[in-house]
Amino acid sequence: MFEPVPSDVRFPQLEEQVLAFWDDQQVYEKSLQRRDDAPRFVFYEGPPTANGMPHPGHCLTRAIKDLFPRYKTMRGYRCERKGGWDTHGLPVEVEVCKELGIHSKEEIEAFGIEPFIHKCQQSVWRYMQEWERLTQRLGFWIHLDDAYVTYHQSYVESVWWSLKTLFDRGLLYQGHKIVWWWAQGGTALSSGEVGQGYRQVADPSVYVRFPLLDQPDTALLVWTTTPWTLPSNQFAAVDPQLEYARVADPESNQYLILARDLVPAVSAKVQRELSIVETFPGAKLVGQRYHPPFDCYYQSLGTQQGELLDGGAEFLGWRVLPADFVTTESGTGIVHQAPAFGEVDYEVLQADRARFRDGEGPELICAVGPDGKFTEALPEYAGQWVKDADKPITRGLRERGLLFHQEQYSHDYPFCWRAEDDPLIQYPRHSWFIRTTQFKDRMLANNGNIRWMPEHIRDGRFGNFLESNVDWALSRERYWGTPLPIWVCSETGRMEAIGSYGELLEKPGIGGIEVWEQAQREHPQLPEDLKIHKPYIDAVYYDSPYAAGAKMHRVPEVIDCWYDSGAMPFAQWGYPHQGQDSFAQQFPADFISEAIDQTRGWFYSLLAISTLLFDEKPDKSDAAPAPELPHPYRNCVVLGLMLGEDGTKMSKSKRNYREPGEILDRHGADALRWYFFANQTPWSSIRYREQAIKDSIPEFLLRLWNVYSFFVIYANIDGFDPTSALSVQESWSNEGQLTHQDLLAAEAVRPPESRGELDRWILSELNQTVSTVTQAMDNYDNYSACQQLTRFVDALSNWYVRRSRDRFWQDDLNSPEKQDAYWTLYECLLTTSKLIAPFVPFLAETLWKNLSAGFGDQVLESVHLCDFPTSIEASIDHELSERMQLLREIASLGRKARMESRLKVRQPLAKVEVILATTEHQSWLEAHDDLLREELNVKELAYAEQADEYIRYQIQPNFQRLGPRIGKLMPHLKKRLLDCDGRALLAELSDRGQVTIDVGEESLVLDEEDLQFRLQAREGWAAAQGESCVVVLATELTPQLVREGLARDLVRLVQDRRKQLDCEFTDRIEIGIATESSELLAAISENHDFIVGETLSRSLDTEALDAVEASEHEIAGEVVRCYVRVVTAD
RNA sequence: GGGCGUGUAGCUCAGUUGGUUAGAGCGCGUCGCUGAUAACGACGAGGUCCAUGGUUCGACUCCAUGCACGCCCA
Repeated sequence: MFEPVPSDVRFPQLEEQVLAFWDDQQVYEKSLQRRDDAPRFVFYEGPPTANGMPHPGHCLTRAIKDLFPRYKTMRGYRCERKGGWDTHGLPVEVEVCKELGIHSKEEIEAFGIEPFIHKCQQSVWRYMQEWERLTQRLGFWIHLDDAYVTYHQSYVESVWWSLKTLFDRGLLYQGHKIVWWWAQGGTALSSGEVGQGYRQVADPSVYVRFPLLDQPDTALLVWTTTPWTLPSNQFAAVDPQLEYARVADPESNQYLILARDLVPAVSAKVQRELSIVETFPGAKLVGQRYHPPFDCYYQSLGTQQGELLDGGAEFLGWRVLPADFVTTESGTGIVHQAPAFGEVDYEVLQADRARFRDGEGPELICAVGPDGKFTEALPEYAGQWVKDADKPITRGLRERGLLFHQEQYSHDYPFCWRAEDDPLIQYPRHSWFIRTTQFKDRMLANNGNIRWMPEHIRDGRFGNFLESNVDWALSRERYWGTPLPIWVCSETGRMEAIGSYGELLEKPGIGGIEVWEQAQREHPQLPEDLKIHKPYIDAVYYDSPYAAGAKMHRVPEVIDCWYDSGAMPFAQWGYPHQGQDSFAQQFPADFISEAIDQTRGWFYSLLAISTLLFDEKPDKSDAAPAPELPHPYRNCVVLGLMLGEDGTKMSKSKRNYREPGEILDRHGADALRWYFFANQTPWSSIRYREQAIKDSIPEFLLRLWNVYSFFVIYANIDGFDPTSALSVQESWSNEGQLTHQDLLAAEAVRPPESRGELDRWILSELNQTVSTVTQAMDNYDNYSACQQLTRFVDALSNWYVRRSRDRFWQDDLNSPEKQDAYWTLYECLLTTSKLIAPFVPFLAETLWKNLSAGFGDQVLESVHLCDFPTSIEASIDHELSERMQLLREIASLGRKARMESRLKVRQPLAKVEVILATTEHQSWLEAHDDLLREELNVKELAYAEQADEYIRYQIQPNFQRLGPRIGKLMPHLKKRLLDCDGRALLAELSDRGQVTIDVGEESLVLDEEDLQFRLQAREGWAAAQGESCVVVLATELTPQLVREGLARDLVRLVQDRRKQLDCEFTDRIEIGIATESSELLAAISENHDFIVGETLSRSLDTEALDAVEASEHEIAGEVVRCYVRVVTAD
């Protein structure tokens, strides 16, 4: 006996039971143990942060991350799934600040770094429980208890090791980074914060003359909206491709240079004609020197030169440089460059500096202090807030005759979101960089070997990002992060990097440890991991090896938390201080997946760190050989963005999405998972709609459930028991997975080749599905895998089960046909439960457990311990599939023709004629006459060959085949074929194997494959046409046929009554039909046996039954009273 | 402003090296079925494949330009 299957299935409840079972029996652990010696399939968890609530987007990533590891495990790999948590960084600090009601760094320092860090560490776990619950409820199998945590000491030490490696190889250096700077608060703002503070403001905009050194009567005309940056000018930039003009200014009798296209606009501004003297490409300007508007730096540096890499010499500054960002949208086409105050400008400086030998190039010029005021470098304005200096600077320029024009310019400018009157300025800060640019080509090569899904990420978003690589600005002037492990000599400024805490402790003259020890005494519950964090680590110093008596102190910065996550391939094991074996086995990853926003995030940090650390074989002889490309990940599924119900970005305040927990409680994890996997390619953005999730239940889950429930109902009625027929075989080599082979071992089971066509057909479909699903999943294509599964379940439910019903209803349990039906359906369901296991693990488990329960511990206790099915090639019969498809098409066309002629299926018809495009399958179809006749409810089925009466032949060229051969003749041939007598052409073709057709001048010899035939039903028949056949109905009804139809109506009526009376499926009844209609009475007497048989009746009278309540109906306009009495439960 | 992506049925999405009748599910309509049944099934309507131009015997597909939307960056 199988456990009876509830008809009103509640998937969420079932899932809870399955979860409890997995938990009790440690099924996940067992699934790993079974693959102990198997080849590895390596998966990396991209660590989420648990200081925010998980939302639907996380459900998608977690579902995908579960799907492929489950699949690969069933396919025989060992796939470890180590969890991970991202715990550092600004978002954590911001959360804590919110809680404390503070904002600025000063406020944090006033609160105390030590208690602040304690709060950060606690805050990281705020929503841990929600994350764990969601992960588990979704069926995501991953080791959370063994997860890596980025603030743990072992993790931080791994990161330190990697940074030390980079430092020792000269890849870590100090430089400037241009940041948005809140001068009054003394802090940099993140891009998110800056984005909040944009306001429309009017700023002065000035057109300034930069006179050329070699032609003092000619000046570059330069435009800027920040006059205060002019004293720090270093270059002017032009577009070498753009056309520039030298114009004569009638007012000053001098010449100006600007972009030719902008001459009219600038003329209009000053309301005087600037006449063009000559034009030339911007390239001609490149290298020209000019006199800057302020002398403060020019005085000392203006004539200095530096040595170039190629041996020549070049002036340090005030030259024209080429740039690709110059536009003619506004301004003059010549851009003032103050590298201190613009990121783009700074890149120009760096690019120029790269031409010089080390230490010879131009240094950054900055006349402004961190407080936003001019320094002594510019005595005239020293101490003045830069924005206040705009006016006097402009006035000064005018007085010196350098100002060409001035106006107000309205644009968006960022202000501090904390102090809204404070404009932000771009400002250079000292920062630590990783020299990633040096590895650009290696990173690109590495990227080129990664399999991206979708493919365009490789050369598109990610490839472009790598192409424009800039050195990684690693340091952050913050508090809660991995401390930068660099110690500086107080005397000489020389530095060294430290690779672990142990290494630090061994340093001579070590001191400052007691700060941590003291803290630990005061707060005994402090996790040990905090000792390598600020502020404790900052206190640790040691003797400098560079100067006697000097001390080494740590630099104050922490690092970008993206570096943490990118270091996970080795840091998750604490490598190289420990876990060498694990690292060797688990590197690189076969599979990772995150959403597209990670291209510049985790996808990059992983690739960059791995390329820098592992791509070149390090000098150390004991080091592992450089891994093959790509590393550290081979396949990456890039998920689309998740949108809310209304198609816009999900947002808590708009409430445009349902909480995941709610969805899981209402519809279940399988429904959500199936919705993610089966509804779109993973990379398209998903509208997360509850209705759509709900819809995935009837589309797939419920349909399969109904087949399963059908099977269990009848198996139980009939006492079909696979265990009694199938004693466990010692020869079972696969530990009881109830495979095809295992089932064949049963005595009562006939091999598929002895079973009926329908059975062989569904087994063929099953195995084709196994094969296509496997192929799709090996290609990480869950979408088409799901389509195949849907297709199969549809075939199983709507053709196999439906067409097999009467076999299941047959009385004789031991008839071979009935046994075949049970064994076939049983096998289909078992195999399907394995096939769907990675996708909908709960439903799969439920099916497997009930279907295999009878075997007790002789079969595997969970479907997730089973191997993924392999396709049984012998079961696949492509021809049979094709034939059955044709048969189903004929049935479908028959229904369509009935529909159009308003002849319901219950009304038997005398005859149907089928005209096939080719006779290839005709004899097979004829052999399945009974099936089709029953399906179509007709007495006779005929295949017409000479069917000109019903149809005409339409002939078209085979475009694909003939295209290359006849090219331009194609349209003519098409027309000729449409006009000609198709029937005759067909006849000639089948007689001689080829036909000759004249098209224009040429005559073409065409064979069968060059032409395509289509049938078209002629008007006036109850006919329907499909791709390969036409079906014509004989619509005339004899009185006898009508009465047969009436009999069927009566059967339907009685069945309805049975249902109302709550009959068991097996109950026998007695029937009385009372009616005045002679037609109906005749129908009853003519079809007495049919009615009795269909309704399991003991007797059928045409009068009322005593003591039975009648139900009244109307059939064909006649009143009928129906009496049904239940006699026995047979 | 730049890069990338998207635009196909009322909705959500597929569409495989260009091949002439563009698909699925939902929704809608009509009908059927009633021993899987608070289900199920069949059939149907519904498309200028964003627009324009080009390449080609042939374009949803390739190219160019433009428009709309989204994401990332500035």
